Amino acid sequence: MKQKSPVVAPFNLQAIERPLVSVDVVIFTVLEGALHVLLVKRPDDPREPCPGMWALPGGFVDVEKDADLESCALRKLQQKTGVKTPYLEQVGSWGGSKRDPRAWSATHVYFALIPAPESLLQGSNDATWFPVEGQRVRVKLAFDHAMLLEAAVQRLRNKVEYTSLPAYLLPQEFTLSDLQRMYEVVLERPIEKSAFRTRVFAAGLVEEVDKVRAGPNRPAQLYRLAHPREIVYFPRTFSPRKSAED
Amino acid sequence: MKQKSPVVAPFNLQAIERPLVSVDVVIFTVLEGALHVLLVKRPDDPREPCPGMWALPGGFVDVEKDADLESCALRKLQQKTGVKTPYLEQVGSWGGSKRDPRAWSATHVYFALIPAPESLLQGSNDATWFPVEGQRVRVKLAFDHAMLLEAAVQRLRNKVEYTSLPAYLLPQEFTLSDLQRMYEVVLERPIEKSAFRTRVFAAGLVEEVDKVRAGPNRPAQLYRLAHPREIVYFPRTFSPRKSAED
DNA sequence: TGAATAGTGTCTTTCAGACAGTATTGG
DNA sequence: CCAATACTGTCTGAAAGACACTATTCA
Repeated sequence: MKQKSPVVAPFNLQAIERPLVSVDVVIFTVLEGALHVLLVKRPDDPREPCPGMWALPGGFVDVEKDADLESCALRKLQQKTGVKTPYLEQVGSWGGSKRDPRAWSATHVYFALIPAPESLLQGSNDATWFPVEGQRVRVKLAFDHAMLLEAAVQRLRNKVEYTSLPAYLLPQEFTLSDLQRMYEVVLERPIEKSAFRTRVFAAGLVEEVDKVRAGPNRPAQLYRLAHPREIVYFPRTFSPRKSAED
Repeated sequence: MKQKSPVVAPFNLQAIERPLVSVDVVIFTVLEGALHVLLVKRPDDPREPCPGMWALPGGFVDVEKDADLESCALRKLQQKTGVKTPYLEQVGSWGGSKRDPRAWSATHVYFALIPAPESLLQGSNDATWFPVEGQRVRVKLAFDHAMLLEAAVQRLRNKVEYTSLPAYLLPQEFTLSDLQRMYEVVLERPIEKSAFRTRVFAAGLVEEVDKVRAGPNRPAQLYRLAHPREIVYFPRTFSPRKSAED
């Protein structure tokens, strides 16, 4: 962790200037057939940086409350949504002298997938769902959050190509058509039905629930994740035509 | 970045306790047909944590010197190897109250790939190459560095399955057999020759150099990376038999 | 019966795996 | 010639793409 010169008196930890440390969470869900992300409005106080702008939910690490970065992310998520997320993954960290006018700062970006919420459909005044258009949202974001969001969207899209992640955008029980729709929404392209079903079954991703969903058509078999805690990796991406991107 | 309660006076940034912020670099190379990682010995001073133990090269971010996390990583790398790395990627960050006895700390882990060095073959006293055995090294590492190393090895192995990363373990000019050997060393399994060559050519990974390498056998065509700056993604992993792992 | 969605079957294409075969050098 | 490594060709099999087909409900 530390080696300044061959032999030194112990580093005076009080003497060095410490950066600000924060966590930001990109919370995704699918509403009305489109990928959405939850944003919060920064306070209007002009003494704050980026007053009144939209931003990713997040904030500084609290060394008293937060045992580690991930629990800090879960705390932020709980604050904003009141929901326990079925999936949380670190995207990466961005740190530098320029990204926050107040000080050298490092932020740690996580993304979460949650099923379409009922209560938060029209979020509170300062927390609102925005559709993801391309890799962005229509509003201008505070700090470098547009870049952080872009990285999270890219990671999500990329990983959806070869994993079971979209299942976490659905409630525990879902039909195969539901699941396929989640893939199509995130990837923004249609997927061939029979190939999709073959893959899902071959991977042992789901298990049947002893129920069907009725409708004005043939009822659909309901499934749930066979192993909800572990994400499944498919051996290939969905469209081998164009290569993946990290 | 900040929302404690609906309406507050601006956050007093001096008042909150800031964590320690560091960067650690996992420097990989291939020596004698095996993957190696560079480790440094911590000072023997008993007032330091983990005195005398082996650790990943790294250290605290210097808010004066380091414009951002990546340049901090490059600085650490330069200090230890004197080499400009052809490849550097962030693995992730680990932060918590327990990982450093001195304070709540967050470290940012990068991995670098460099061609087998000539001068550093037997490193200096406090920087030595250790073979990677499985996901670990034989010595016990300081702090949580064993975990960080494990994460880096896993990321490397995983990504080698479907990218051109191993090319950065070679000098600029190499034969296809050289390249294949790098894949085999990192993945610890043989790869089928003709499939390998087909993939490499289909991806447009390399271009011919107007030279051959002679030997006690048929001379081999030399190649270089067609686009050294961008890594290439293959449409499938090398062995579809077992799925990938992140 | 028809609209709508669920689910299956079949043919093609793509590409890795296996493995045998040819090519070109030095000794 | 032989050993050694470079390189190519051919067959097979696994899984995706395309697309047509059947199944089951409600109105």
